[in-house]
Amino acid sequence: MTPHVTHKLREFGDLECDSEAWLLRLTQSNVMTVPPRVDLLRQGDCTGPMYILIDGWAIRYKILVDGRRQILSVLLPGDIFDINGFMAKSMDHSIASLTAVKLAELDRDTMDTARNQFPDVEKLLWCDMHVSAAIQREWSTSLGQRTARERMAQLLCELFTRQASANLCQGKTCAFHLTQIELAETLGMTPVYVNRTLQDLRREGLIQLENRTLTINDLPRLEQLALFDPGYLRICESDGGTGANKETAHVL
Amino acid sequence: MTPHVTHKLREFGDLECDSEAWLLRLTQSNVMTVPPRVDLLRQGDCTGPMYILIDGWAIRYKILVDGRRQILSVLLPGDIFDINGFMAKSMDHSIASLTAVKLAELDRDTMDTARNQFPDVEKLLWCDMHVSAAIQREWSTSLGQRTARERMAQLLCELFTRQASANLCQGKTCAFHLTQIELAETLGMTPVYVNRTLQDLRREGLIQLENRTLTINDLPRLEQLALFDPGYLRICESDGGTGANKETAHVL
DNA sequence: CGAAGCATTGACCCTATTCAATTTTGGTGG
DNA sequence: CCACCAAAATTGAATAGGGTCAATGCTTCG
Repeated sequence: MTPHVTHKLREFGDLECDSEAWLLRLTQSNVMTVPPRVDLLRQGDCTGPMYILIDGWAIRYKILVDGRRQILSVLLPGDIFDINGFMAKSMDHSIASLTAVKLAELDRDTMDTARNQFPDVEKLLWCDMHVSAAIQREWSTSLGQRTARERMAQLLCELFTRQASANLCQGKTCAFHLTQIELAETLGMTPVYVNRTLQDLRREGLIQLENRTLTINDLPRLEQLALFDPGYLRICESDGGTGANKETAHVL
Repeated sequence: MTPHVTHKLREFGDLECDSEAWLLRLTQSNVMTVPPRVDLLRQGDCTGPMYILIDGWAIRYKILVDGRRQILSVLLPGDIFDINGFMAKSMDHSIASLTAVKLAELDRDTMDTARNQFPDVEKLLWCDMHVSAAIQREWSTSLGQRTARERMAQLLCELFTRQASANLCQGKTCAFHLTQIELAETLGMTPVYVNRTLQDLRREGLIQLENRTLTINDLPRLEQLALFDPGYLRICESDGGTGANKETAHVL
């Protein structure tokens, strides 16, 4: 298990020795590699095992009957999917690799045993689920309320921050494996306008984005433009993130 | 506990006698009533107990620093919130009543005990969480991919269908407690355009909407317009919903 | 080295927004 | 029961943010 995955799994609090050891064993024994741009799970499939993404990028997406595609989330190393598998009967969305991807398969029986045996593991799953839900809510807020520029800035901030907290950044730079077309499907805009929006951000010196590499030159300014409040990424963290969110309540 | 709540809680499979009895007792003993348009939980609050909405409508919403508000979901009788409370440290969003609301409070200790004692209850919570997540994904898809008309139609279909499966409809009619302003905040559009969109749907004879009452005259046609596929509402159902989703996979 | 996919650019257009005014509704107190 | 007020719904006209279409240049990778 690469260091950032361990790091990520500890994000929600320290695991007890035996549960950590157990997880580590699992994620080393049952690893598989998948090429880029392949569906891992399909909308309508019956649900199966659970996975931990060890390395590479993947996406959740949903397709409408007429073919329009919405990318629902980006899965980064350390992310768990699809917890769904345990209770749900069928997938309402699909999951696909973007890059070559290394993932550990955790089959249902093994997990059931572990969840009963190690309360830590059950807690970890809940935390991951809560954080995913919070991210989904933030994306809905973006799609509903933010302008194209703000949405773009918000997404860049999120992907940078999530990678930073998994020790995957080098300074102001991180990997970035979405094409402009995929950005468009994520942000609910057209590829043409994605291109123009990116150029604006580049022209203003806020970011560089080339060769699957994102550099954020001025994070504070980008965050301000994005109305970015990282609280939603931290709602489950164990250590002292304030998480406090000072907006005034909505006037009812 | 009113009949529709029982019905809703059984949606994910039959509970064992003692866990159902236990739930029933709880939701009768600790009930409180809240007036319309009041915050029940606030963005930034530390998380507390869990609630079951017994009667009335409520919303989840999120506010950006500059005041823009996105409504993230509509809570109907039988819905559980905020499961979050058990693991998360703080709320990333708020919850407010729309109508007068009756809710049962389930405090943390009681719930912890129950979850250990009755595996059914833990399962029920996971199912509810999964369905909420699926709804949130569908809303993201709406906001990102559907036009204003389609978004409106989709929301009307969803709220009708959810009420129908809780036995809250009479024929083609159900309650509808969102103002046009709230619809706007839900659908990511302006109140003016919500008004115009609704008038279109009315003019075409698809719906009636007045006096907090929605009537869907032609559900099949509205569903078609909305690209509505109710599968996402059923991913956790125990009995024979097919859930199958026949769209062709995205070409990669 | 060729082809397919991705990024970029320009011109035009449309969906939805903005602003501003008016009507209707619903709730309250006299 | 009616008069009054605030909030919600409705309408019109002008506008802008972002979409569409189409062509060209640039990568990447077999």
